[in-house]
Amino acid sequence: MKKAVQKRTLATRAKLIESARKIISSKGYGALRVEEVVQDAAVAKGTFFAHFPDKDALMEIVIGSEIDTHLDALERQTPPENTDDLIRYLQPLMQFMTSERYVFDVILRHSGAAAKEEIGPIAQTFDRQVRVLAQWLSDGPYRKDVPAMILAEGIQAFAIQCMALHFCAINNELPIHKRMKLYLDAWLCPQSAS
Amino acid sequence: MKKAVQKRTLATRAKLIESARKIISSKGYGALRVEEVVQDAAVAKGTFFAHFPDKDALMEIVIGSEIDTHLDALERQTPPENTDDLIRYLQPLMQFMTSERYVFDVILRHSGAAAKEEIGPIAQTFDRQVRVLAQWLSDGPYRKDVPAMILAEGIQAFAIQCMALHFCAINNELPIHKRMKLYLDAWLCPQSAS
DNA sequence: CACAAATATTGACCACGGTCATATTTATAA
DNA sequence: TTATAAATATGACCGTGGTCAATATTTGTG
Repeated sequence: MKKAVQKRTLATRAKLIESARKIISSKGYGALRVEEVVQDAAVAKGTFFAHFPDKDALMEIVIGSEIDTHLDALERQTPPENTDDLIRYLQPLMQFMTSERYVFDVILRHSGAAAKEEIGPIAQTFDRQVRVLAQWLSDGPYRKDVPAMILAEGIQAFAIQCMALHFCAINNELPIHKRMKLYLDAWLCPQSAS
Repeated sequence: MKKAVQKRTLATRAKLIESARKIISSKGYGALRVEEVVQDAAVAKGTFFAHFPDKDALMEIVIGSEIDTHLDALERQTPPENTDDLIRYLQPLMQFMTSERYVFDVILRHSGAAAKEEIGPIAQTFDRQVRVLAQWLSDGPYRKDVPAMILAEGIQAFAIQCMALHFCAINNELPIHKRMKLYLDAWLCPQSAS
């Protein structure tokens, strides 16, 4: 019946995220331990789980905000004039996503909103990326027989495919951007009808 | 210095896999506990990890063999004459892959050979699926401006995209096969050049 | 200001995957 | 058969994510 969120709550939460960022920047995402986060933030372990349903939820926030930073930069770009530009634009984001196996796993697990009601931070970035891409595609020199949204979703699918294969023993001799070029030329600029 | 594998080894391993299958069939993949497997197989916990590097390795075997069974069936089919047929053919496999969130996660994690040297059972099925699809595509009424292998890899990418979105809160109003139809028509049968 | 309800924090505890030094079994050679 | 070395199996133990009843703090209200 009273007002809800105390400022103590926000402070604790911010402290936890800050500690997490600190640890990640020195040891990497995969090495983060909840125990270490709460120790650095000087709170009890239970407090962590009062603020985040699980460790992944914290990861979603940190990784999601990193992806958002990349999307901010992408939105400031002029639309790519061809697939080479497009791939070059996307490269920093894809590089981050594949910077650690653990990061890619977290992203994959949550790209589909994690089967939960509420859409999570990473799923939101996927949504946003599709919109950015669709915007670009709608007036570039690309096929027009398919809605831009579908094309954008396809780019995302191919990007994930390329990144997954990058982690694959048999397939990683072909660098991500080369494979991406193959797919996107075929997807965005088909040369002939069936 | 002597001969290597004892038959006891094979027996124990088979017992473990059998117990796992039994538990999975009654409780599902996600509910499987290593503890319960070793209990059912009447061996110590350490024995489990002497036979499999981790729990995922066992899951790869069980899930991989299930996928292989589906691929066996697919190989016996006549090549699909259009995308509708293709989607219908793939449906049972995709249904299995999305039968449990946990199953899909395991498959995703290992579709790219898990960054290890040796290629795992699930990554093998992905490889095999691409070959089956490429075979079909090479003489069907589909675009010829792109190698069949690339087309096949694309189908796989779209299938994963569809399955991931199926688990997504905002996107699961569109059933998998409808979304798949959108993608595959655009991918396999482009209607006009750029 | 006092007090009660809502909210936040605590830390002992649990679940479960995974490890490893030790014990047991198996296969070969003498 | 027995000695012995390699291969297997054992289970106490650990790391780490996650739970929850008890406690402490904040906030609105009389």
